[in-house]
Amino acid sequence: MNQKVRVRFAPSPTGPLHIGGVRTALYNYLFARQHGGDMILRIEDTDSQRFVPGAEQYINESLAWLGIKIDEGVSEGGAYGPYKQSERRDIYREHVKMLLDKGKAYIAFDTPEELDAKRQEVANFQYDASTRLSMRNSLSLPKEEVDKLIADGEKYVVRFMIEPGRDVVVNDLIRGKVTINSSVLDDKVLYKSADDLPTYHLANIVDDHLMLVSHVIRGEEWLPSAPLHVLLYEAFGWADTMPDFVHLPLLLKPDGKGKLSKRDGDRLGFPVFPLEWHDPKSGEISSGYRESGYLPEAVVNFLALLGWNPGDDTEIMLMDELIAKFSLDHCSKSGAKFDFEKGKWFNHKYIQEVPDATLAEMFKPILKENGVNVEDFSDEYITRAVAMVKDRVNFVRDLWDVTRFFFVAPTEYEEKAVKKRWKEDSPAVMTELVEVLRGLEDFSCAAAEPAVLGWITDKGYHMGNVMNAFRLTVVGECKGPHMFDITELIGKEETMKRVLAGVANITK
RNA sequence: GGCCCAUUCGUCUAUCGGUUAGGACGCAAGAUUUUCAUUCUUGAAAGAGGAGUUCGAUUCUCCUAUGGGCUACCA
Repeated sequence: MNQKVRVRFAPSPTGPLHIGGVRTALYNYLFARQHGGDMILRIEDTDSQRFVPGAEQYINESLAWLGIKIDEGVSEGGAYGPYKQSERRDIYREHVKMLLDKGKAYIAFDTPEELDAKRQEVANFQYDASTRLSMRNSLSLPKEEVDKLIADGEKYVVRFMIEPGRDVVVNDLIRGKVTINSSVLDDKVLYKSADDLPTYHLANIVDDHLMLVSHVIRGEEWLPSAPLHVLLYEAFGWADTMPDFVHLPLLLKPDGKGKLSKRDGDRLGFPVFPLEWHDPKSGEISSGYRESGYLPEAVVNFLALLGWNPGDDTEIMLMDELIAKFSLDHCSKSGAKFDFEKGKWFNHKYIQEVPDATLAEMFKPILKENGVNVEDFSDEYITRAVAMVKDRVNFVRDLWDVTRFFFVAPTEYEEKAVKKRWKEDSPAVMTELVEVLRGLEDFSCAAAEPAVLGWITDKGYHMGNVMNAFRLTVVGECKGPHMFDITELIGKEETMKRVLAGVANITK
């Protein structure tokens, strides 16, 4: 297609945006940006039954958090609005009439109950060319009766009249030509008089056409109905400007069978939504990536690589690089199991890139949660603590486990470490150490380390035993960064206090 | 059941007829370290099965199997 690239992300506000939907939005965005095109956000709220308040705002907030910028949409405006389908009723009504006038669609009065009964009665019942004449519609009923039913306010739907026996070809940009025979398609409902709203299929085609969409990039679940969409473009006479189709592989469960669902997150302990979601009806809370401590860059990077690769071994890519490298040619055809272990790794990588001072700011709320009075410590102190240990965490909140001793003196000493490292002579040696420390004028790592190490060597003490006992008193366990970096930060007084406390409190 | 799509290490994937089938996560081992991590090095680990086409198939075709999706007056 030889026109400007215009893509759309078209979620329906029926709940929180699923992570699979986020990936679809991301691919649309990458494609649009790479081609200097437009990204449209269209709200497909044609199902009045399933509308969930707050869902639309959730979608906006999620995309904003991830850095997926919208060019045209409900809040951005644009030349092809409205961008909310419930506000486009006139347009749909007009287009339904076009199809009716052309004889490409017809009116049907069968109630949902009647259809259910029919499906019970006839195995594999399908409303199509072979059955439509036996149903209650404008093809089987006399015109006067149809008019009367409508005049009486009888509820009806408009169905698309599909000609059987035709091979319909959908040209998918990542799968090639997909052929389906029109006989397996049913006469899809296009419009419901009950709520004066179209169904997805009609609204979708009309909007994509009117909004000059050039590429329809959506999930694989739409592939089976793509031939219907092609037929719809033809029926309207828009075949020559029909957009290109791209059906993305689905995100699958990490284990077991099926596509990734909300329940998998709860079950396996990882979020399936970008942001935390409070369900307005059930009150249920679903965790989100943002609240779980993921950085948006990590989520974007991780998601981008689930179903696409740059063609080389590059893995860490920021949005700009993703935009530059993205290509439909390198999208995979098969579904990807959601591997959240790798997601953690991406977050780990991105945490390393965050400036120490910024990381410290992000860490402050976690400190507060753990009862630390942040005012007691300078920004520099927190920053230095964070800098020492950030390479060992995957999430900001993990920082607490590895920095707590910078903020709180140990009150308990890890049993195993005590058993292994606290020797008979440890109390005596540690008492001696306190005196060595007291004699130090310069308590910096550079000065304290050679002094203490020298003392250990001169006395002929066992380096490992002394240092580990020392660490035990200061940290509470045999873990953590370089010992003298710790002591430099917490300072001379605090260090001596802790060693003394250790001597008094550590018992085998 | 019907229709459609897919199938390379446990997972995400590279390979566009000829490769010792590459990388990453995870896993294991080793090195480094006064500790724990990090880091570095190394290792184990894959073409679903069967027919073709071809001098030669992971790569092309078909069949089977398996997985996934769709089959609503939901999107």
